[in-house]
Amino acid sequence: MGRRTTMSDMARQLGISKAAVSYALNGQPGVAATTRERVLALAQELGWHASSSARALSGSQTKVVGLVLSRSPDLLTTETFFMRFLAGVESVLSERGWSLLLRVIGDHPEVEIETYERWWGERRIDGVILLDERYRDPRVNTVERVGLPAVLCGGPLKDAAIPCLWTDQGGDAALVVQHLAELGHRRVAHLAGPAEFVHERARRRGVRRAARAVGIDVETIEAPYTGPGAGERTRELLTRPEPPTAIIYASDVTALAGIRAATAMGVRVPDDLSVVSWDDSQLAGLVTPSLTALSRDTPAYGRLAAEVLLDLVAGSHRGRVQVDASVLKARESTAAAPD
Amino acid sequence: MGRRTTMSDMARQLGISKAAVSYALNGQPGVAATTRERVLALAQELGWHASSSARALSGSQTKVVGLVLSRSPDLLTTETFFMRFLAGVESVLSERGWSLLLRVIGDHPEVEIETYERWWGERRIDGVILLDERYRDPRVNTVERVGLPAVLCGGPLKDAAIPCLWTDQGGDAALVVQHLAELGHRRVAHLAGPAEFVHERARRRGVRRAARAVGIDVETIEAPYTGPGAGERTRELLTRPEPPTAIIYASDVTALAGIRAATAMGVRVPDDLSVVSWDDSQLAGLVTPSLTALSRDTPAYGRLAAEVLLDLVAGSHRGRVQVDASVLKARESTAAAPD
DNA sequence: CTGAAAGCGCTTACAG
DNA sequence: CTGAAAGCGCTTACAG
Repeated sequence: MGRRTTMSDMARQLGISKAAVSYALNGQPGVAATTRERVLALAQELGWHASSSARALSGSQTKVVGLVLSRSPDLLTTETFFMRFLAGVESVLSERGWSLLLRVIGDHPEVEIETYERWWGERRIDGVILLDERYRDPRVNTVERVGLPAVLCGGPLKDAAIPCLWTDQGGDAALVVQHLAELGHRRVAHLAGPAEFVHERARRRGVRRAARAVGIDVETIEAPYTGPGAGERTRELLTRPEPPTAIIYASDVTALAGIRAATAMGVRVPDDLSVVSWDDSQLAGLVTPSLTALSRDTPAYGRLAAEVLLDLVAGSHRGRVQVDASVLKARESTAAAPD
Repeated sequence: MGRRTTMSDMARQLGISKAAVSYALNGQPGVAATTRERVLALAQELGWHASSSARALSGSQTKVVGLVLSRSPDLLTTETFFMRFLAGVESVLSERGWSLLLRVIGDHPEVEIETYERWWGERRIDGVILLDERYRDPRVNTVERVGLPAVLCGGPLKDAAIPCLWTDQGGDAALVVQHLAELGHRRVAHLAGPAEFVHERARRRGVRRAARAVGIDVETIEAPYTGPGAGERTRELLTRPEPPTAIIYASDVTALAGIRAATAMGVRVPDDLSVVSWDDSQLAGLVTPSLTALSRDTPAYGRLAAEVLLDLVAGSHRGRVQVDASVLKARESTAAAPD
């Protein structure tokens, strides 16, 4: 393959200085229009690209955004949320010629922080997107301390240290609770995910408030995000003397596990038990019964995260940005409460 | 935040040369053990990391692997295959301190090639993993031409230009066909994915051969990978005068869509129709009826791809590597053929 | 509008 | 075992 073409090669070949080549390629003033064209044509012809290392080293950006997925592999591969979000992030990045540096780790928040410090220390990235806000999340302090531009998918943060994209979990909760109340359900269970996640806390509060508002009873029980865990909790709930007539699950996967557990006990969905998933996906419409679910535009959420981060890197802090509200898609898994 | 610490800063602070610092940090000979320790301790204390740009510019690797996902966003977000594969790739990379540069594009093979050329031209990556081999795949020529180390998930390539990870689709096909034949099925349909994918061609051939071997009839019909497409083809098949008693789907998502279409027509699964998915996932065990599926260790597949690529970058070409065979998980969606 | 030169932060022969 | 120096491929003031 030989040595790769450099800017100096092109300068020599065209009989001009390296600086002129640089100016021409970067659309800077300081070169005649005809010179610029000759440079661009040659670069095109040779398939030349500026070395990102050399460019980054001489002061400019890396044009790379970092993203760490720190959830158990099982969850990551079962929940399509992450890929949908990622696809959204990517669409903005690639439009603008940026790239995504990705790291998939298990459920190890410490490793996540190490990764940010290393990436930033090595000048590999210009910013990061923080997913899954946790209670007393140490990541916010870390990125502030080291000066790494970041946007948090969570909040709203009190002090708006870094821009955040917050979701009105209370409003979403009200949609679900009202739907069930309208169908006549009075005893509802909410199988919430781990309370270490801030969004799960907000959902609990939202559900409690909405239940009070419509005068029904909702009990929240914590369950892991896994299928087996959700099945287990469902069985427990359904063997009670007064079982709930509706259960709210954190995701479509847990909802499916719940339905399977219920069916195995002879409890029919939706005749005996209504089921709602807090996260819609294509899957929800493909299974039988199809799942009533809270639907949001997850790729748009990812796009927004990327935009807010790129704005921050460019110097504009957008503060607290509210994400679009969800919509309830009523499907076959919810029906009128049994008498 | 001030200026970031550099190697020179540390050298000055310790009263030694930059070279000594570099040798110490990189485990090279040429520094006294005590000096080395002092350097390492200081680097640790300051949270110093070598600038990846500077390092890459002075000749060493970038320690980054590129991966482009060029499938429709819908498919990417519905099929968990990609995330499972990715998680496997990542586990190897992060173990060895490498990173993954990811690009998610639509179904645009040309953009994929542009991306490789740009990444490689910009010296952003040391190698790429090529997913989803296509018929007359132009990517193999591209990476060879520009000298970009690459491993192909596909093949086996005749000339072993680049290492490839090939799957014995014929063996997998035999597992499925034999399972159905043993259950007494004689009229089987195979809803194959687009023939532009080499693995789909191999599956068709494998199914045909296996069917001949056990003396049953299998017809292959092409369908897109989407739920609606699979539902449509299923309806067509089931309205024939002599409908199949078993259908083989490309994935669990298409299988679910097929089951839904069949159920809507009053065809019961598995009583009237047996259903097999060519790709297992956690989902398959969560739905009712649970899906009989060909199961492979997809994260292991991703790990292998990463290992073969890193070996290539390190100078060792592993040629054609065979991926572990799949296993058939018989679940509730297949049963004895109706009389 | 153009060219010569310094500098980004490392690595690595090359002398001592 | 250690230090002074060149070089990787760009960008960007600074003179002309």
